[in-house]
Amino acid sequence: MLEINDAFNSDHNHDHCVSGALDNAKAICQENGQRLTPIRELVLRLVWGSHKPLGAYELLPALAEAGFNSAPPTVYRALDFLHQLGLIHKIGSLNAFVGCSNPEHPHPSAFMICTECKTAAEIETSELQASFNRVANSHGFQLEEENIELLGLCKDCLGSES
Amino acid sequence: MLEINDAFNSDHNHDHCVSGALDNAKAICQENGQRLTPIRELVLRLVWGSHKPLGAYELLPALAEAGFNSAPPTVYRALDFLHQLGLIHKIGSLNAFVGCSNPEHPHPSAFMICTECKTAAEIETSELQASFNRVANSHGFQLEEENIELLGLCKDCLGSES
DNA sequence: CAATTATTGTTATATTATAACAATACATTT
DNA sequence: AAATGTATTGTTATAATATAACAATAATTG
Repeated sequence: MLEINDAFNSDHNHDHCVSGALDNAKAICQENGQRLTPIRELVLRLVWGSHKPLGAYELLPALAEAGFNSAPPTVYRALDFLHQLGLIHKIGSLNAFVGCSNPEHPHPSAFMICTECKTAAEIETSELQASFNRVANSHGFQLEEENIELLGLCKDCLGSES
Repeated sequence: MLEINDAFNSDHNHDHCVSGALDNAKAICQENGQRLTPIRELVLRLVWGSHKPLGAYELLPALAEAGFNSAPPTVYRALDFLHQLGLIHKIGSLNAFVGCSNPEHPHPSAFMICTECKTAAEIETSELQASFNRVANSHGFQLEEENIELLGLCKDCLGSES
């Protein structure tokens, strides 16, 4: 299992994350005959603004600034859209959303989340799938979605403890 | 990885689940010098009323019936208390709580959850811990808590599809 | 262009959770 | 038992998260 983004490396080139995410989004929308409208693109950019999961209500002010309607349904619709296409993940325990690092290959939501700085680094869980499938199969359970959250303290926050 | 309770076996002896949970709770409170007050015991019983995770607000009517105050803080306090002692787990994606099958041995929250009938069966993930620790260690991440949710359809609900 | 569908705007409200402080119950010491 | 301190519960208010329902507009298709 590997980390598949650089979230915990504070000097990574974050513009690269964002532009990559947008390129992915455009391609995936195209493939699926969906439209990446201005609102959806803005929400995707905002979610990708950092590697810290953002709540829906944290996005609303920026939508207002950009001249869009900024009532909750607007942002929830965009978040649902992006989520359905696998472009973002929802972190259940935080009620917050974060960009997906590898949307071209649909995969379960799995993150290491620092409870101090709130950074979420997506991790790759393909080597765990066999175990999950085994337990599911042994109970006749049809596995359809996974939410994996590893909570704790990242290296930086451990280092800066008093 | 194994299932550690009988949640998906609809004819298991559920009274046994509840009485076992209460015995565990009493012992664990004793060990920790905490009190299993009537409200806390009732909330634990209610959460253990089935293997379906229950939201905080679903518990309030029963508290009222039993003659307790039934404002939200009452139930959230009891839930927090039980959660801190490891007697219940919170399912992040459902904002709901479910009994812990094995509270004598503190362990991560890990469930298979049927999206149709809402039953949650706790699973044992000890064989996955090595993988989780490996990825955490490789990033200097101090792992402190886990939320593992496997969502899908249980055997019964698959069988009864049209 | 007309008809249809998808998207967005808007208002209202439902659901989940916590803050803050008062009152009561319990435990400890004397 | 009375006095004190601590833990628990009661109470009111409000914060934070999310959705329902319908109207208006924009995009797409025939």
